[in-house]
Amino acid sequence: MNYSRQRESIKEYLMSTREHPTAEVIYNHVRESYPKISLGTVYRNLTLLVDLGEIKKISTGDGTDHFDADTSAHSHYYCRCCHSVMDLEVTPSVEQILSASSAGIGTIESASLLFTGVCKNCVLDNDNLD
Amino acid sequence: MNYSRQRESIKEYLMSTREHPTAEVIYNHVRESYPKISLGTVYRNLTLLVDLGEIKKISTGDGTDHFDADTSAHSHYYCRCCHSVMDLEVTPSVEQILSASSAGIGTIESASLLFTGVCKNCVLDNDNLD
DNA sequence: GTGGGTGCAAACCGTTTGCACACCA
DNA sequence: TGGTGTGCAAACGGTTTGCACCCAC
Repeated sequence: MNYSRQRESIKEYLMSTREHPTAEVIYNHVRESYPKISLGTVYRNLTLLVDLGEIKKISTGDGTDHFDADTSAHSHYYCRCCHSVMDLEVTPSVEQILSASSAGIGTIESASLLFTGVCKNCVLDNDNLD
Repeated sequence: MNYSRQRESIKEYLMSTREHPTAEVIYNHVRESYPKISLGTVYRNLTLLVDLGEIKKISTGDGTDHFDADTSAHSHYYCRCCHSVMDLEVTPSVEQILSASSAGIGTIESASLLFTGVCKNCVLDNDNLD
């Protein structure tokens, strides 16, 4: 079989948004099409899609992972205030990756560059600041 | 007061090692000096030290955080096989940070560059490969 | 029928937290 | 003695998993 409407729907949603939703957000969204889908299924399919290399997992360090259907090399900006993740054009430079790989430490499967700060919106609504 | 022997011991251990231990590993180590210390205290002090900027937290995405007393700008290599974290000389380049900050997204408080792969040792003992 | 995918709920595990107690100024 | 830090254990929250069921082949 190796196919499921639910998985399709999850990937479709991920490809359609520029946000980098969490499993929970994805769950709530996909539930509009598949009201009986469960969080477990969402997690199972996200893990599967990540293993297949069709999507990427973004770990910000705040304990909840975000997912991104854009698997091209790019970096992310994480707002520790509103917990959103945004794309950045910036990518680890070729020299950096080469330099890392030539360190002889092991294989390099991914290089992720994550910037953390407080985003513009949160700076404006300084209510939200901690 | 703002001082505690336990916290001192945690930081001392972190500064003495080139590994990037997890809270649990730190706990087991500090317990040699303070047998009655609890995991909760270790976590509380780690969080405090991170907030004070005296140490850094490294989130690899595998669900357990690692800690590093070296707060200078440098990157890390994470082996998804043995779950160890190693230092890399590589750092996000000035241009990258400038380019990110000029994107006007928000403040930039940290830039972390994490490489993921399978380390040399794990490649050799290919028993461990998944 | 059979096997992969699902829904459900319980388990899991790293981390946080409430609370009573201990310790030092 | 007052206030900060601790030990303990329970709670928390995101994620995983066991199991019965169901649906497409």
